[in-house]
Amino acid sequence: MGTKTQKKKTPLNFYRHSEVLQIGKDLLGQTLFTRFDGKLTGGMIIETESYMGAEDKACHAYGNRKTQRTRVMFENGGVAYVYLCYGIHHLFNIVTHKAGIPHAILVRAISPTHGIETMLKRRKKTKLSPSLTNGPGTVTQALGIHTRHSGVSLISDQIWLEKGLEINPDHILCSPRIGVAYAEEHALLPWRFHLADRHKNWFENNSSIT
DNA sequence: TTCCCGATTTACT
DNA sequence: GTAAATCGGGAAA
Repeated sequence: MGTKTQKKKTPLNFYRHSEVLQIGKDLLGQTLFTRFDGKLTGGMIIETESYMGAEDKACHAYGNRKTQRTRVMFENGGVAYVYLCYGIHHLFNIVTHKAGIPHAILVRAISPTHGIETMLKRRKKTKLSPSLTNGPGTVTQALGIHTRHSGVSLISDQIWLEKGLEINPDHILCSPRIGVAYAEEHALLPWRFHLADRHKNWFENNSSIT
């Protein structure tokens, strides 16, 4: 199964041969897919945050802190890192760089494109609105991603990416990351990336974003 | 083993 | 706008 999407999957070298800030931007416009229980869901990535491993105080792997939870960040790029936040929310990250370098990128928002009925059901909603997938916790709930998926390969048939829109760099906004005030001098680094005029295009024809 | 607290969301007022 | 909900990770003991 999946022969049609198979060849379109974003390849592992995409995650391993660029720098985490660049990949954070390059993820914008790509489509993130999941297929659980035969249900395909997906959406275009419109907001990310990069976490630069050992040197980044906001990163779980700061100082090469290696625990059962962060272990997956040290794997070769192209796997999922999913952890629980505030005891409630499962947050999905993409591990990048080579094995031993714990870089990762948090996916903060997507614009729903595939399996919207399924996502509405998972979110216990009846109507399409921005809140379906406009935050890191809502994205994972809509896509069915759980901490049990931490470590899953991004060329698997469960979670993967596909190339989407080419984004004009002028349309990428950079700002400080959310909720990392504790990271001291690293708290204000502009490592959050999102598409300009995203609200205008949220559920509309995405081709107008380029 | 205990304790503190957070890459947040939602439901209120 | 403000606050409650909720629980696993990590550090200390």
